[in-house]
Amino acid sequence: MLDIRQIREQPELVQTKLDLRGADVYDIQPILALDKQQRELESNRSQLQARSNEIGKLVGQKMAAKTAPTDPEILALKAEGNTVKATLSELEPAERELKTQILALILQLPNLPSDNTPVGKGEEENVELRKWGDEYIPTNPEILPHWEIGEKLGILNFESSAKLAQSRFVTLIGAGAALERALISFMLDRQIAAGYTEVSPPILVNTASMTATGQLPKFAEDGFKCAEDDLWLIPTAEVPVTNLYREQILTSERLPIHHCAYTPCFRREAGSAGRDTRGLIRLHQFNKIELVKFVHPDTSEQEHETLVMNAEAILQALKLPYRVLELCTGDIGFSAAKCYDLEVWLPSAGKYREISSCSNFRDFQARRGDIRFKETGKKGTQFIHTLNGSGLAIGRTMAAILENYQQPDGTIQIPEVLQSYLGRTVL
RNA sequence: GGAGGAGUGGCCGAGUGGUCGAUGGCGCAGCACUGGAAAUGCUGUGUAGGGCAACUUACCGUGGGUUCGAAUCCCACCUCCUCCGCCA
Repeated sequence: MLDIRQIREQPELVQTKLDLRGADVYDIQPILALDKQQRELESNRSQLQARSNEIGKLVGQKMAAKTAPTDPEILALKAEGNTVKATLSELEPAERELKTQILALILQLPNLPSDNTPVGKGEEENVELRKWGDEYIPTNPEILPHWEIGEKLGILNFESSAKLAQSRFVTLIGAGAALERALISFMLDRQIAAGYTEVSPPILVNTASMTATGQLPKFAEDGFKCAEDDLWLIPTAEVPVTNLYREQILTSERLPIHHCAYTPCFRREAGSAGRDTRGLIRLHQFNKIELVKFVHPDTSEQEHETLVMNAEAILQALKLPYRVLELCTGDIGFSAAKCYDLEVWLPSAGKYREISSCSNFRDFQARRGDIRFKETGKKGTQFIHTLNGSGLAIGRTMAAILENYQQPDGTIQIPEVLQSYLGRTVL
């Protein structure tokens, strides 16, 4: 969430940056108005409170001096105390209500884009930074889409999955299931080697956790909810892993913290009706390796670059052609200040498709989740910076392999680095 | 699910109605001692909001209540521990 003090002190700057995400979408004026009211109320209230505290102390002193409880002075003080309390009982709820309203409004505001995030209205204005692996783009024109070759090989089953659950689910069978397991192990091993500590978190989380990372309150319709229990199926491991440190004050020696996690992810894909209806690209349930970083604010930009490199390393090891996009202000996610997308080449589509999204949230999530650190020898606390990225989405990687590694005879060559994990060289 | 116990500042841990935001220790910072360090001694050190200086308010798991006054009493809830029950 944004800092109310920054909104108050630099309203034009904040509004200008919010407008970069979309003109006339966000308005900080109501917040400024409520904030002003709230501070006036607070000033009144705390003055009264001070008097109330004073009365309490005076009575205490008299009692300690063995003054009779029926002494007129004591009775007068008690009477005044009651009057003050009556007024406070009106001011307090009013102030609380204002604070609640302000918080609700601030939680609706997205992060401010970084100064070096390219300005643009939407995805067409994202900037392509680099491409890798052109030489691995298949030249064979006969490539079947991954869902066709997958069903042909008997390793993907969409029809039964729709029966079990709904559309947008898949069941992996035999070598398909094994390939997924191999990819999970391979990716985790690589990221652990790169210095990330593996965690296996809960995949159901409460509303507070979803709010800290920015999924709530604004995107409630995107999540699967277990209403009876105030629990949500996680849309990404980012949620539980980031919340591991919610409401904590870390010492600066512990930073940076790098975690990787394999989890299933669940998304309702509300608003995606009709898009990517076939195959592994857009499912309600998919698996993903997530990378999450907690870092000192001074290092977050550099940590962002290495995060992307760690994700790219997986694609390079698998020899899958991809490109790196720098998302523009109109396309970065709600909580992100800056974001790189990795897109893998998908022959059946004849284009690159997102396989990883690496974001720097700066202090946006830390503020929501109250994740702070204390620098040794310095006074006070600061919010840490959080970053995360996929490293990588498993289903989309499978899709990319089934297509890019498809042989003219309909078999699938297994990427070299996976062969030892899978125990075979071809599907 | 049942019974009992507990939740206090970065950490540990005292405090059961009255100048308690809270004794003490660890940690951290400064100073002294030292060739330097360790050890030791002295001093300082919670977080957050408002004025942004003096000052002031809130915070002792969370939310209510009693009282002039609550970390301390009452109610509800949450979490953790122990035992019992059930169970992958």
